[in-house]
Amino acid sequence: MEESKEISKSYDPKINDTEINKLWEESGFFNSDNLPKSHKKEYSVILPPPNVTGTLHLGHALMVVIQDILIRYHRMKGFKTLWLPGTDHAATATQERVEKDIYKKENKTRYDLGREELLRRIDVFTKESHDTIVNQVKKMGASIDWSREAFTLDEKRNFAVRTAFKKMYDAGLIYRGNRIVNWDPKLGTTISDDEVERVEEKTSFYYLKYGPFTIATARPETKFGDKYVVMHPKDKRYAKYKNGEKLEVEWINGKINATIIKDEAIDMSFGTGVMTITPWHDKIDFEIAQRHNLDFEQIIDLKGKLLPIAGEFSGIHIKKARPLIVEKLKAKGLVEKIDENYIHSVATSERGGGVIEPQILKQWFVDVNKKFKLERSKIKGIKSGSKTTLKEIMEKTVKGGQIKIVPDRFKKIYFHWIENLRDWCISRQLWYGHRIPVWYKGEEVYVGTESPKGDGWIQDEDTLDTWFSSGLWTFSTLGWPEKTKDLEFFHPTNVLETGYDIIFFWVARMILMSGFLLGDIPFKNVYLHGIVRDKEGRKFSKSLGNGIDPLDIIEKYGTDALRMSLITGISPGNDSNFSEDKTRGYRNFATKLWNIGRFIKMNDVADYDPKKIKLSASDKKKIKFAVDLKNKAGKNIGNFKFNEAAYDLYHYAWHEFADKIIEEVKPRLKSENLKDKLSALKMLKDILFEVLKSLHPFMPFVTEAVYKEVYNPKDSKDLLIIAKW
RNA sequence: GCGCGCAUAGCUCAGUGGUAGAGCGUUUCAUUGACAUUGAAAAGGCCCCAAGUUCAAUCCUUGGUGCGCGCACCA
Repeated sequence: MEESKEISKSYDPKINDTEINKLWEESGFFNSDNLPKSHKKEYSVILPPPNVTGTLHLGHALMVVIQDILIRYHRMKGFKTLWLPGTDHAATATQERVEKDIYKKENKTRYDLGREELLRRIDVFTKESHDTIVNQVKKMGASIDWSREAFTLDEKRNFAVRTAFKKMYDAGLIYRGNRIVNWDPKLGTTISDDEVERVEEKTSFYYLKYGPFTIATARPETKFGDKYVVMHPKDKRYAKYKNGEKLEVEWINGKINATIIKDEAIDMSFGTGVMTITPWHDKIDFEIAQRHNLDFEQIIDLKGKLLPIAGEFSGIHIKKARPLIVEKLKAKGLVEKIDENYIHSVATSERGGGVIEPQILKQWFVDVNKKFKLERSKIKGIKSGSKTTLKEIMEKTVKGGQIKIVPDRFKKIYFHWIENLRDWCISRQLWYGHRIPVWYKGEEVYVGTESPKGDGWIQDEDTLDTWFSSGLWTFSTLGWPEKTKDLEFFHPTNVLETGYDIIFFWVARMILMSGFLLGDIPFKNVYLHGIVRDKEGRKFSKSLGNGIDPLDIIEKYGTDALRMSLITGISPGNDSNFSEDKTRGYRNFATKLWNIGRFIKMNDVADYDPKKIKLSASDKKKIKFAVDLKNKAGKNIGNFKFNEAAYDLYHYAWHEFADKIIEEVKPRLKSENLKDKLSALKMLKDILFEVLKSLHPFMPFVTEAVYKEVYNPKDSKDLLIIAKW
């Protein structure tokens, strides 16, 4: 009883969490190389690298918790566990963020600063951001191997990117060409199809007279160069017009020589069934123009201003130009009617929020449909040396079940995306990121991992889409293209755990890259978690000001409580709402666990040999129940049913072990009969051990602390973190 | 247009082919003897609607309603 006075009545995470974290770090067990030799079989998870654009939010916290649960469980199960951390340079987001800051503070743009200076400023920013993130991840109790930390833009990863680019180029999968791309005038770069977000907008829809026809448009400002008028070949209304027929029409800036084009892309029932086309600024028009070998004329420049083709409107921004043009059309009597309530969706940039202007630009692309020979394949359904496509790799790996997706329904969404997939535009007109490893000298083009020898070579100005480097993440982090031991042992990784919102951006691209470069899958399982929202179910956002720093919650309730409140009551792929009430509830549970330990320690007896104590059948049965429950929880963790596992353990620990078993056994603990007392004690300690082990993946701090208090391990390496499950 | 998800206690959400669960909230009582960050109990649910399958449906099937989301199209 003397000792017990030293234990406080409640678990204090502020002191204990820090102390426990130190014990773990000193043990070295986060690094699989330091685990006991009995840990043989590999189990690997690579942390989805958070963007170095700021701090982590609760969504990141959930991600870290789930992965830590998997890692801690498998470590205790005797696996050689690797959890490899890193951060993502997130080119677009990061550059935008820093540019904004500079503009706010100094009223300067990136062009004022120059490439070198901007990159220097970004480096300063990302270092700071990186340190914040690492600190946050550590506070979450992540048992992560910091000795292997990577950055998507560090030297090793840059080499991997250059190598990947070169290999894909040599295989003919990367090409450069003039294609219609999504141009973001605000960010000053192209973006991929996946980064475009459609926003519905009410706008005016103009019916304009175009010679004998009426055409309809929502964007009169693009119509200057429209010299082709297109209709469906089977449209009886326009049967008298022949494909290729020419006619003169009065248009915005005077007479224009129009050509009739017949194409099946036209929807006869939409509008008047006739349209004029703007091949430079519209994907469909571009395709029609390609089919009929028509001229392409640029109308709008990269800043959104009209070009000389617009005559008197030249140099005016399209936003300002539209009403002026409509005025002129009205004056000329070319406006037939205006539908004021037309709803159409405007393409905007998911990142910058600006309106996307399609443009024809010379860019680099990854060809997803081109056949190539896959030399060495471990992909089921694609034989070594056979011809395949990137699309096929992405499809077969999942369809054949080699990669499992939890929850299952995301498979459909994934396949649907693949079906609609076009070539991936990978070049960006940003300065921050992996510079494209291509050099030019006159007409000569050199693609290589290093710059070419000789004078006069100029490297491509553009950088690569961030997801190009992220796509390599599962193996670039393990040393690829070098043949490292880590790569051989830990790849493919066991689980990719991430949010469902980046299944296309990232999950699909990793499968693509790994398939092409390694002929293998990047991971065996994909677990997708939902978005963590606020108490009211709103997304966390800066504009709403509802952001929550996980560190503030940890400060108030402790890490274990935060972890439990994030993981309970959720199901895979579904969004969840976060409330502090829940966290408070689990803080109470941490205290409960602490007090269970405290109670047992208070009743502990020194100098007795637990091996000599015989237990009654009913006591044994109680212990067995705890063991069985632990195994059930383990199975649930293995099947990604974290909530179920946590719920069972919570309920058992509190409402069975504490409320019933301990209450019932109290008289025996007070008994004069030493045998009675010791057998009760042994049973409690045996059950507690099971409870601590099974709850450790969820609540690592308090369980480790109680273990230390109650079982008095003599060896500093005797920690619950590697206790045998 | 194609596809997906959700609908369960006052609120936020888990879950299951057979008497329905958690957190918070509400009511009553008890205890300062591990824990008031406690214990015991209670109130509160046509588990969205309809039909079907089944001995049995909140769960499976079909249809409907409401909400949310993804993709495509939008001249």
